Amino acid sequence: MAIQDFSQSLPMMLYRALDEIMPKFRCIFNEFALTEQQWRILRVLWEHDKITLGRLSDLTLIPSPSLVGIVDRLIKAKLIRRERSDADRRMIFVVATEEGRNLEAKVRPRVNEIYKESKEPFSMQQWGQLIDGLDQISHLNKKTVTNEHKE
Amino acid sequence: MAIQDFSQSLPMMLYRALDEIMPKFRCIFNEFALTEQQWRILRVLWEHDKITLGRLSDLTLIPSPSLVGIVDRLIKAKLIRRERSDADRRMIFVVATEEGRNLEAKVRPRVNEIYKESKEPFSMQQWGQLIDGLDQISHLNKKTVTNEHKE
DNA sequence: CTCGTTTAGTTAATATATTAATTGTTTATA
DNA sequence: TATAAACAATTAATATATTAACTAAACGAG
Repeated sequence: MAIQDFSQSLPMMLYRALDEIMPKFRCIFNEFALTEQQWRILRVLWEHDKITLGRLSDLTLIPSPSLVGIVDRLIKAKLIRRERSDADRRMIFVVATEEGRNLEAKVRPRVNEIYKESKEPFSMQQWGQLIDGLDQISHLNKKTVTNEHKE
Repeated sequence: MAIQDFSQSLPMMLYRALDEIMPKFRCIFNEFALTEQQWRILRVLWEHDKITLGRLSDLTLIPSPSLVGIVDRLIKAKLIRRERSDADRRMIFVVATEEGRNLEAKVRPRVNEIYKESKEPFSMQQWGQLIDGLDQISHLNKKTVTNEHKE
């Protein structure tokens, strides 16, 4: 065990984990002509009738400059639409179209299957420890806020 | 807590963890005019005098098509060079130049600092569990699985 | 009200990811 | 040994990430 083994570094461990599980998801997305990022946006819109680009960027982890083009392509696919806010004309809401909303019933069950598969080999305790560890990393610089998140 | 909360899904947890820690690293890379991927390649070359593009792709998790351009730019920066194999002329070795090798002493200490910082808030046991969990995900389809996958 | 500042979103330039197809070599096999 | 298959690297086309600069609208102190 080297003092600093590159392949055992936290970033590479995280990247490797994603490298293992994401292709399974992308395989499903491709069946529906969706990219991973497009799916993330739809996934959020299925839980939010209306959401600003800024908040969408936060929730999907898609950087704002990327979001512009991805939203454009989702609009071209008739899955979402833009809606400028009247209260604050700087803000732009994004809304799923009927067609975009209909995708949920087709895609989510397939995706949930992969979630389940990934989780299966873990004991409930192992899984909890993993999630807690990841969550702790995600909040390294934040405060220990108990984020009340109701909708 | 919904049955399937998007923000608590494994992929998003992994992405969020990376989103938290990687900017700190990139900040250092930028000081040395390196991109994250360029650093990964150098990091591997500091441990391997000579390595084929295929193996470099495996170790850095950089897909082959991306590797071509990234290696080009590292060559333009005079940090590495290509070397075609005589034994098998399909293969190309990549080697660090003197200048590329000299970067190690400057960059690695800075990077190791961030590694240490990220690790600090964890107990040794917590950290071990996190690494084990990530490692298990990275090998979901590999060994130990009954899933014979042949085509 | 006005001017400087912040904010939400966008544009621009470059680098990388994804998927499929392609080139040149090697290997296996009939 | 000829030839199809396998292989390493590359090219091509499109999508996304990163960083900086920019626009327009809203805000706040004077």
